[in-house]
Amino acid sequence: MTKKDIINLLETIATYMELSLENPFKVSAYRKAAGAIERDPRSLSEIDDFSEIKGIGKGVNDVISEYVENGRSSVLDELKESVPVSLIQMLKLPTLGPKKIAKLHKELGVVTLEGLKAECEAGRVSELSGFGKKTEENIAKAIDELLTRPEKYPIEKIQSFRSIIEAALDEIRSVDRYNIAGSARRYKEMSKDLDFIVQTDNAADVAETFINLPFVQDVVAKGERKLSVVVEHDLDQIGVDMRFVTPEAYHTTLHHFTGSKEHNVKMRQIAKSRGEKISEYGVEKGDDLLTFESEADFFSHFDLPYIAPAMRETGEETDIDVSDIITLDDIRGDLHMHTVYSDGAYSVREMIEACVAKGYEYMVITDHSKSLRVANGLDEDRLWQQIEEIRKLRPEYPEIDIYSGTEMDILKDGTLDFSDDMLKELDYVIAAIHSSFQQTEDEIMHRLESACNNPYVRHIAHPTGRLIGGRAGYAVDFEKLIQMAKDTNTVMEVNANPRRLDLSSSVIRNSGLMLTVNTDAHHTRHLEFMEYGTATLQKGLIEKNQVINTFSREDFREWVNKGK
DNA sequence: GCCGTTTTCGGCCCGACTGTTTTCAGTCG
Repeated sequence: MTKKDIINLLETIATYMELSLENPFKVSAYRKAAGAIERDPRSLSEIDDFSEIKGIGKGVNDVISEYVENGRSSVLDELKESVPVSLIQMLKLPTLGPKKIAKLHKELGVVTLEGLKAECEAGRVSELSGFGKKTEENIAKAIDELLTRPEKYPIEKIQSFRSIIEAALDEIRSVDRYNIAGSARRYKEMSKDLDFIVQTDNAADVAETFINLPFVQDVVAKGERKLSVVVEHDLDQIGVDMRFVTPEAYHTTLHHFTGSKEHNVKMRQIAKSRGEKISEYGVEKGDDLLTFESEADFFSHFDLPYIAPAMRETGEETDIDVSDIITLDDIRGDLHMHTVYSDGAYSVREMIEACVAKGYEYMVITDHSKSLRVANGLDEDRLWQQIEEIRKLRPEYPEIDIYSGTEMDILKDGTLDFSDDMLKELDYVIAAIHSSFQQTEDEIMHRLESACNNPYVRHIAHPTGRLIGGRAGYAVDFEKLIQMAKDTNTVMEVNANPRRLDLSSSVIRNSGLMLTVNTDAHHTRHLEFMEYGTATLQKGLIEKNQVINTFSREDFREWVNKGK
């Protein structure tokens, strides 16, 4: 049993209670308890008394104790007696919440999505009080959508939706300014919709123009302050919400709709304790409504430093000192990128110029090694050729330190693709797994251990090999990996490519690891991925001194030369 | 169900939109 099992139990109980029309505050107490356990940095075995955690009292503690002792929960068992499992998936249908679902179940005996759809088609739903013809149609439509449209999209897909919508907003004259909000602004790995804050003095015109754009498939809701539509792009559909605001309310509305919900609840509690009230329109203080010139001013009003959107998740970000958490501005170099020597699209010189243009103080060229044939990996001869080329180019670019490196394969049996004699000629060595992802955890850990133990390997790239919304990654024992990294002075990478974000924020949080964040650029444009990487670090509440590519040019050079 | 230096009872974030309930409940974010 792990903490995750207990969190799942409490959340399941909450959902069943919701459908049993239990007191909403009791439901929320179970959800809060689950959240409190998730945020606690200790593992299950390190927690002796759950009731000491804030948000867990006698009731929830009894439920947990029973579950930990004999692996079951009588509270949940009783709830399951009274509520059919299949009703839970109905909560995902828009316009249906616990009360309406309970009514459908009680009055019509509905237990499955298919059954509910049949009742809609037979016209029996609209005969119930509280339900009309329109509701009946909407439910039937939503069931079809639920069965076809994916529930959430990975961040890379979300960002491509974002850019087509922003391009459209740029062209609408009555839009004065706009900003992405919601989970996309917080750089969540997966999001189900997109939110935008739009400043305009003619909301009706913006809404009308927008809903007539060719990619808008459906209008879900349209009011004076809000527009909700479905947008189609590359055969995928996604919900897009837009809030129309005045200049005065811009930043408080942006803050409100950036969320997360937990962050907002926390901010409102803080306001309340000072006799103030936060809404999307501003901060009510007595009879005054205070508005702000920026989000930073808003936070400052509550004596808080600016909290970057990526950090606004649990609410605890308001309790800790975030002043040393890394920001994009702290990044002084990129240590992982490819050129035409292997599978990159640009030459060494072009990558150098792109890094100079970004204002970097140092960079490492790290093409693939010989075993990675699909990527045209370099053998010793071609690697020497590249080392020579870099040596020749250095004097032309005094503004940046250019290191020669490699992203070397860790082979199937744990041996490394280059000998130590070759590695010692390089300034910087990255090791990574690119093959045999299906191996057992022991085999994978043996490979990672072998790389960490090599005196020349400075960092492990994309340590789990996962792709967000794609493959899960190979079998890594994180506890062991973290210990190995510390014991051998090996740095772990947060790969900034939005398909990877590997290691993830949940792994690095509270890990105490030394980290590096790199774009793994295969194109000059990919150097811009750094924002996703730093957002991932922010989510993990990582301070800048834990990240080697925030070091000054001199400190980084010294760190490279000193060795492990 | 949880919490508390104004509280051991009475709160628990706040507002927009929809549909149908002719004055508001339910849902959503």
